[in-house]
Amino acid sequence: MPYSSEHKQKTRSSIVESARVLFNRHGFKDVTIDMVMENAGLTRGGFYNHFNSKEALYKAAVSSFLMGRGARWRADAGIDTTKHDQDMARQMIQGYLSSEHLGDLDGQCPMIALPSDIARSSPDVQSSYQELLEAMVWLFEGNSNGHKARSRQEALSLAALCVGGMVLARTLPDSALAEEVRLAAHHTAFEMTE
Amino acid sequence: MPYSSEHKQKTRSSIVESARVLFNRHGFKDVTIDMVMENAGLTRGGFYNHFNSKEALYKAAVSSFLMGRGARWRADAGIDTTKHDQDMARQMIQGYLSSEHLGDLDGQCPMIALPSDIARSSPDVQSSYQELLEAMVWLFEGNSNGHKARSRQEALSLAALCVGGMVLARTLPDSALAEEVRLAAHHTAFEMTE
DNA sequence: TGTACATCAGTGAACGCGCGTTCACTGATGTAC
DNA sequence: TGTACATCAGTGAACGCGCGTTCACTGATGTAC
Repeated sequence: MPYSSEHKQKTRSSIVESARVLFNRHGFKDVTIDMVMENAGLTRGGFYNHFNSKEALYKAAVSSFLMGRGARWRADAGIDTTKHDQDMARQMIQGYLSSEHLGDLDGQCPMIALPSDIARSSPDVQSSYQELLEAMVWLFEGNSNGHKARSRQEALSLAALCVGGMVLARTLPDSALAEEVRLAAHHTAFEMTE
Repeated sequence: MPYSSEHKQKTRSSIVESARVLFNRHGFKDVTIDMVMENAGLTRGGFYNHFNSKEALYKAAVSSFLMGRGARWRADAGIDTTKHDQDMARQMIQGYLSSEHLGDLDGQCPMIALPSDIARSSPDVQSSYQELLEAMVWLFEGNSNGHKARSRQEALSLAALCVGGMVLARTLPDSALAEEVRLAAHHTAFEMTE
């Protein structure tokens, strides 16, 4: 068979990666197949060698990102380490509510970039979203070593605070106020993990 | 001149109201002019007697809703009343993080329904969004009677917690988990206002 | 009060562009001999 | 090793539907006399 067996996989991955970035920036409807393929260095027609529809691409892009990050968080939470659980949670908060994350339009967490798109999306996209949230909450609960460091209510609220702070900050046109919201959420989240 | 002077105003309002509900439910792109006009009991063609474009309708619908609610909140916060500031904040939290609000797809706060749509929208739509947030924060700060009951950091964090809790809950396909997030945010917000 | 007229809100057919999707093809690559 | 062949990833022109927008019209309403 022509083309190495990995060739198609690689092309597919580059399409998904291209789509992930564009969807994160512009949402589902504003991104065209042409944009995705051009951004991946390919042309329109080839798309349907890899996906049955634009919708299928959306699922692949979003869930790949959500699952990838979720898996990383879960791995972090389960690390057998000398660090205290408190440090894991704080590291998460530090990164999530950082100004770098706020400015990272391509790489930002889809819970921030796409909340309303996903709310209107299909159940399996939403399931990925849920798994990501569960990974975050798992990490906040401090599940390493079999005991819980923090109550579930606190963990869920920390997640809401992180996501809410970033969603608000992202949408505000006044960047000074956006920064204020981000910092306030950051400080409060830190106080909650003391 | 034919038709009473208020007639056109009324029709325009019913178009905006129809659009507000539909946009809240489905976002900007998934709502067609046909849907809006039919929902308002009118037909396609008449639309351009009232608006120059779909975009203009979007601005009118979103900002009317945001400003309306923002004005109400600001009024609430400024009420000269025997109630304590704590009660105002708690009433807000109670309503915002209620299961009624979570289930109200038509009437829900656009900060919950449309965060990513608005983040990608024009500056004046975003300004309305900002004004709504400022009204909410103003109320949480407890600005009545000229003194502040709560720090700005706390007020901003409460807003992030309210919005974040609802955004998460709205998107989760597992309604039990959604309810858990909503309640956790509710309890934590109450603890923060003690 | 009744009738002719002027206005303009509302109608619905039609236009045209954008974009998802299809399709006949091309040409790069691996395999057979 | 070199050459012919088969496969199928990638190409780009074309299709067709949906929807924003336009436009010639209709008919309801207020005004003039």
